[in-house]
Amino acid sequence: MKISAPRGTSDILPDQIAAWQNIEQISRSLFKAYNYSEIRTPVFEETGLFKRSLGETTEVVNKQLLEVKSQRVTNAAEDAQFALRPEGTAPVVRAYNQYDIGREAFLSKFFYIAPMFRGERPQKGRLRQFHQIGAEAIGRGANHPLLDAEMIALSVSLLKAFGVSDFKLKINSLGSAEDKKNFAQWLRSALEGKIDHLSDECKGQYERNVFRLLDSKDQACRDLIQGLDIGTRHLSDSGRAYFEQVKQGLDQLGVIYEVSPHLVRGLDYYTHTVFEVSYAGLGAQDALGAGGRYNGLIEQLDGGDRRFPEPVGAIGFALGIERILLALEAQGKSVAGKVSLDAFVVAGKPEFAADVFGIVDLLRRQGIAADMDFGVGRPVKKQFEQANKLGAGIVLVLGEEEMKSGEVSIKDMVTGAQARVGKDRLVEEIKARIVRP
RNA sequence: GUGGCUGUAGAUCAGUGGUAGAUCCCUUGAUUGUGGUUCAAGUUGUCGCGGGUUCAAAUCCCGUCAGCCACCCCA
Repeated sequence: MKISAPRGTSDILPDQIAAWQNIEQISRSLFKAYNYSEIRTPVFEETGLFKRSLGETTEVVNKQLLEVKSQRVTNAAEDAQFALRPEGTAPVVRAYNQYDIGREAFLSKFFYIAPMFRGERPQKGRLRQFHQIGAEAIGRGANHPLLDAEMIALSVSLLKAFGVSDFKLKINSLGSAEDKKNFAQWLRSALEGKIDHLSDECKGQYERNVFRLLDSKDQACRDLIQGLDIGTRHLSDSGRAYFEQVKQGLDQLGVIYEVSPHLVRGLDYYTHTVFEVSYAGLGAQDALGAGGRYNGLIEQLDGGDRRFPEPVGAIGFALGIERILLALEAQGKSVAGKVSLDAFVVAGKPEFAADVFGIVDLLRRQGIAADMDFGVGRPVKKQFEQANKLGAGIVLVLGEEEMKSGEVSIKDMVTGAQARVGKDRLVEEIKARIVRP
């Protein structure tokens, strides 16, 4: 029985890797420009971390955590429950607290490019193992509304740098934790008595997380919410002023956005600014990325810090790499490309294999991407076919005549031109002919 | 977790009860030191898996797994 990759996972094969490396490379250089440093956290964490941060009632924690079962529980300490991380923020905050990074650093800016795991039913743009590019800014120095603007601008800049166009940025403010609580209360009472004729799903949302009703796709539910005319009524004066400054920051940077009072997030920890970037051509899973502020999370995860006058603030976002690639594909901008080889060395006779091996090694030491045919005693023709398949720009031939004269034949595979060169001048002759894109 | 559609060669797909096919890829040859084009020949396979109906199943039925799409949720 053939074993295939687990449900909802996919292999990234060598012919697809160029697009991924391109995305990663662009990300790293842009993060550097914005002064974000890479952080790598474990692929699994104690389940409690996600329950406490994302919220016990959220879908992600309730139904989508992939738990890790240890076969060897040797003591009580190892009896903890583990889960593959469903998102990147909670682990980063955990590390931030664990090493008391905030003691030294006024503001810490992290980024990660890493796989995430959720036990969902796969569909377009939704996998069980998927990859996120994320950024988090945490610290006493993370309370300025201009940082919100920077975060949003950074996520937009990344997408543009990847070549994605026609995406839509929506922003909203949920207000402070207190604003959120008040708003939830207000929403509940405003909807009380009116939810009886709604669908079971809407009722469920009303119970679990009223905010979800705001971006419901259910028409009856939409109508009901529309009728409430929410606007910014849920925000306190200070919350509203903060949001205004975020918008001004975005205006200053020329970032185009749409304020959407109905934009909410599925994770409990968000406060104040939330945003989402979507691309309509992706189908049902149209979010390329999303993020927001999560000021209370550090303390909530026991990072309670009374040593400094300023509270610890935090904001972050994550982009889905697979979805970015889908968007690029939809726009006809996917990066193809294969690993190209500079030179392939052919043995005219099987007994020259060792000499060929030596030439290949010599070239590699000079930084020339070189290879040879490792088939046993294959005819020259087959070796050339191999060279062609590998996309070698140059083929070197070491045959009987070359062996006698101490030369090597060098053939340009594009023009077909061939010449003999002394071994001492081989490297410079090759370097002169290498054409790299 | 719910629903719809699909599963046949490495890939894309045809085949609706009677001995498994096409194209591309791949292999070999035309070319006894030279690829990419062309021409000729050849191999593709538990018909996703398990069970049932039938003289006979890729085809019909049931189950299961996987993929796709949507709901839900989200990146």
